[in-house]
Amino acid sequence: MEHEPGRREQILDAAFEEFSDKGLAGATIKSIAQRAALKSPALIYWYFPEGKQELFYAAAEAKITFLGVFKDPEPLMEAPPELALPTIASAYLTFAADPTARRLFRLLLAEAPRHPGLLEPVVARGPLRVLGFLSAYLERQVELGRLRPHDTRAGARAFIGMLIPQALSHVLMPQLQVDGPTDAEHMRTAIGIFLDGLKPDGREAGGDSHDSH
Amino acid sequence: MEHEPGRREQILDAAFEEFSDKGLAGATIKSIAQRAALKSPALIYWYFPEGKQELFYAAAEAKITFLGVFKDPEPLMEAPPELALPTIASAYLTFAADPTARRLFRLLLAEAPRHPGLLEPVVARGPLRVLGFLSAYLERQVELGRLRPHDTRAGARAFIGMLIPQALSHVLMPQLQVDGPTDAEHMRTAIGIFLDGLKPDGREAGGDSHDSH
DNA sequence: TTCGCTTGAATGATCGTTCAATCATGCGTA
DNA sequence: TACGCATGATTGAACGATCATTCAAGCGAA
Repeated sequence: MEHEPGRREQILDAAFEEFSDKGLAGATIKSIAQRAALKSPALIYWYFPEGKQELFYAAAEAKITFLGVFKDPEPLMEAPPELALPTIASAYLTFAADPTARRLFRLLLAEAPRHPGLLEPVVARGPLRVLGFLSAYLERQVELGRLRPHDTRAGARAFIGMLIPQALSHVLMPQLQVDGPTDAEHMRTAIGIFLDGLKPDGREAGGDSHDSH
Repeated sequence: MEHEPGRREQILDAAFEEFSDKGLAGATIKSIAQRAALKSPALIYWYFPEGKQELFYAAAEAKITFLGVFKDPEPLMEAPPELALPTIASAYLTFAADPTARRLFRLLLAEAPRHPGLLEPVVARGPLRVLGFLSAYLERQVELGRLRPHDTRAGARAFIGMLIPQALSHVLMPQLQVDGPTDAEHMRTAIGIFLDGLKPDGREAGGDSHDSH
């Protein structure tokens, strides 16, 4: 009944690495079998009888659910922005530096034109949840008078966005890192701008922090 | 028969669309020939005798150079941030919405593990130039006393970054658009935060706008 | 005819997948 | 205990399909 628990996950891991390296079309069953140290590609069909595409889905979904578990950020809800925002930013940059997360995201992005359904749960569990929490947090801080009123959906996107070039810099494009700030430097400057820009006492620049369409 | 003057570019365009849809490994010479309305895949080898991979490079580089021409932003150098930043942001969002640019970027990102050399010139001519100009612009505005002193490299990245989730929202992940702000709303809020955060008169929150490592 | 261009057919390689045979292991039974 | 055997797991070989690429022949125009 229960065989050695490693075989299936061994194949899934090898498949994910091959797929994330070469894409669904570029990776071959043979190369996956070799990376999994199998003596024959046929063995893959014992564990995944439905073939290559289903193996691709299984490998991707395994990593999706594995990366889908986020710590509950509720305890941060009442923390002042000077404390909460660096915590969120640091957690975000740490996550964005995870090699598996990067591989998964790039893979799903590359296959998105042919398999749009795979990207959806990742977006829903990842960016959408983060932005949703951050927006609620900003709203709460506005209530508490610690931040000036503003469109917190846009504020949440702006805050996360400020970190993206930095996350990409030492992850996707090493050229961006040349002559660029370190993570700590960038975080300090970005958070400083964001906090100063949302200080409750200062008068606003645009005059309208509410959308009025 | 007089061959249309566009034969070569016709193949290059079809190849780019096929490659950006299916990737280098997923696209086939036959499918490219069909998309280019050729009666035989063999004709591709008359114009690109070195085969599929060279056709891929040629198609990618053609789009890279085509998209590589940016208007000279020098005239903006002395404009006040209240004017220049919306202009830059609007231009950035417009460019990010261009379907060809998105296809090209996604293609190069997908093939980056095996062809890292292709991504370099894009990064150099695109993000690196934009960030370089924006950093210089912020530096100039600090000189003029219109912005408070800060790490302008981080400031440039933060500003461009603030727009990225919005650019991605209606481009890569339609889910992000649900219940999200419009481009204009997001731009107004983000630029407002950025300008307020760098106002020269207001006192700073963190106290250190200079990195001190 | 000559030359640039086009085409259908063919070639060899590689791919995903199937299949029959074999090994490993535990279990019921004598 | 010893034996036979069912079942899960593994393997090498093979099949058909599809791929990139080549080639020889055909086409129109100078």
